[in-house]
Amino acid sequence: MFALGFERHGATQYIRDEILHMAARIEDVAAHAGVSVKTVSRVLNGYTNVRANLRARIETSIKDLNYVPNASARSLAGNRSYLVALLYDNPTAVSSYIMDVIVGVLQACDGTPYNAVLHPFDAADDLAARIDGFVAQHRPDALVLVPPHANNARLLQRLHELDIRYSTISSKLRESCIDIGFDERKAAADIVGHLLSLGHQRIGHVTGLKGHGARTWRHSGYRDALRKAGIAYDESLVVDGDFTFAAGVAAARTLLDHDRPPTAIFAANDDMACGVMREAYERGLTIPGQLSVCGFDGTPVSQLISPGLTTVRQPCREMGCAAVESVLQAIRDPAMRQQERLPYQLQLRESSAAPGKS
Amino acid sequence: MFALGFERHGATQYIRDEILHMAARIEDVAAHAGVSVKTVSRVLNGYTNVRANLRARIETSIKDLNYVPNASARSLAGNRSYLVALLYDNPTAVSSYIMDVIVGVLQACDGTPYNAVLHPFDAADDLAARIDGFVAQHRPDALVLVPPHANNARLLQRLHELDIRYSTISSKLRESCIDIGFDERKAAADIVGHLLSLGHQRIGHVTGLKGHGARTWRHSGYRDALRKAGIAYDESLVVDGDFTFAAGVAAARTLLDHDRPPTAIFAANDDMACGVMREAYERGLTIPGQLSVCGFDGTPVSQLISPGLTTVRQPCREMGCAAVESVLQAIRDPAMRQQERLPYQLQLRESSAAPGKS
DNA sequence: TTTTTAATTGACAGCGCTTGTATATTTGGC
DNA sequence: GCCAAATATACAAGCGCTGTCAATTAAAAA
Repeated sequence: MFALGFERHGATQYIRDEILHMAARIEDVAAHAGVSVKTVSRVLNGYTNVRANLRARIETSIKDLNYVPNASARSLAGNRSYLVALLYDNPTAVSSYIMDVIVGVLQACDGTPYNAVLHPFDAADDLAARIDGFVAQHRPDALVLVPPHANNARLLQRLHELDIRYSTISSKLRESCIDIGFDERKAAADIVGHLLSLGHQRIGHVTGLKGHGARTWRHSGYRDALRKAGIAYDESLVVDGDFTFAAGVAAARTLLDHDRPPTAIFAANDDMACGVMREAYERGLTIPGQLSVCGFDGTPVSQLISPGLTTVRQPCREMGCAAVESVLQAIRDPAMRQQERLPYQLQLRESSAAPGKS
Repeated sequence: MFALGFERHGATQYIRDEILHMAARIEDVAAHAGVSVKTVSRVLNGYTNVRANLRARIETSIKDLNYVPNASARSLAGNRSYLVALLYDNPTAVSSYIMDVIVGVLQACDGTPYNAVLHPFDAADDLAARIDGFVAQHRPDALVLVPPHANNARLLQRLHELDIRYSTISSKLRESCIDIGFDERKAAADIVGHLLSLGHQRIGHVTGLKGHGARTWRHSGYRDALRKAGIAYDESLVVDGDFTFAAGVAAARTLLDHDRPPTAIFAANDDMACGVMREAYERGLTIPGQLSVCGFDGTPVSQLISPGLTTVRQPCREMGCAAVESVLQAIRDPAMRQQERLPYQLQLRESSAAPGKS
């Protein structure tokens, strides 16, 4: 007879599964169900032209044998990898933004045959070449890009050349065929509107990093709200930031040293808002009594800090999820175009109140 | 002649690479270098019995053609996936802890032929079965487990049965052959020692969630420090927590309502420390003037909050990195055992000071 | 019923790589 | 210069799956 370890058919089925703990193969399922391998493959891949009774029998066999298709074999034969790659930058410090997006991406893959590969790429000059290498190795069926890569026109161009489906999150570029985001401009206007409705007249703004869509959109929203309230835009109340805590501290210093300092500050993200709160703390200013502070993003810190930070909850997880779902659709329908705007949430907490009130 | 799209050899090399953007195959490299496929394979897989001049020529060809081996084909043929899977729980909320570990894991894979697959598994009863499915699908060469899965004896047992190499991070179990961590007990003792050295005599402690090694170790460290300072352990100063902000708030309430409230509180993680700070804030207590607070973990919030939170920086990234490196070694040497303790850092910030001082 | 057409199923090749066997070539020690 | 050891080649097989296309079956039409 055959050596046990190598025999793989018929009678030794029991031995393979129960004793050798070897995973079942499609061939085993086919034998168990009494059909051809190809038919099992059809069921696995969601083809509809399999008669109901056969389909049921096959599905039972799959369950009985605990069969799960081997991803590598599938990928090799089908010229599809069942991989969605998430490309982000800054390998050394993952922001809570990216973290949340990742959660959404993984969530969207769950229950599908697709899996996520995460890959940090720093924004080097040879980015396109490095993407080529990455693609050659993994052949991802789709990519999801977050800023700043989502704003890299050369990169998108290269992906078009390679004919790889991708979706972006919060991209500034019109080249992106599928983009997921939310109305940042309106959200910023909403939160500044909230400060205005509390009675604030002089509202400072700390902007985001140049080149990011977020900087532009949030700044525009700030201006929109002021305009709507009939308050003149005062350039001296707007300070450049770069999304870091330190920038928030520095900006707060500038704003609080102003001849007529603002009674509220809207920072373009939560980290900078924390920096503003730090500077207020150092100066012994009470929040919101002497200064109201608002952030943007809804990172975990906004809940943990005291007082709780008023902010906009950005739907990061939902965006990650939607980005994957859309791009998977686009695999089937390459002509697909989509600009999806997801709902955001104003998160009113204790850091904002009427001016002069404790 | 041949149809362009299908011709793959010799003269059409240029066409394939430059125009069709098709990735090179091992066969192309062999042709380019004028050697056999097998020899290229040897170089790729690090066999030493290839003469230097051939090796150099092949490596040049690889670079010239931008050749990257197809991961699926390699995995299928070689019965190795070059995949390291990171299993963690709680799919809906990735902690900054996990995120940092992920960064370390990805970093460790960078430059090796290995890649990381992330997979959240909630701690369900059928965990072992779901792991089986995951393993059947991806055939990871190695796994990295973080708590709580790292403490799941049945799971580790199953991995032994499946003969899959794994490493754990901060596991409580002695079954784990490779475990990476740091001396949490000593770190906790250090930070409590810091409070003692500032002159605090009554120090409260908010513990972690039951079942976690972190709870036990940090609590033991707390007791160690008190014992060393000759201070009697006072059970009424220790309150159960579960690592959440809300638990920190609740615990602070209990401790601050104490007949003789503590002058300092050591929370078993940063989130709970933030909860303690929130309750102090609500009561108008100044930190560190009227209450010193220490956390544990060194999450981003510890820097962003005001005053800055004194804490222990847990070497998450380094642990993720080390866990991968060790488990990859273990693939070569299955008998390997390792209990690695990495250095941690006391992060002294403004939330701790001498009692009664502002 | 028989013929035509459509839907379902199966046999087989092959995805790109690694491994093994068998054979050929080179190298260096004496 | 010869012989053994080290290195390289050719070739075939096969990893587990899917694509192509032909064979079969069922349904519709005659």
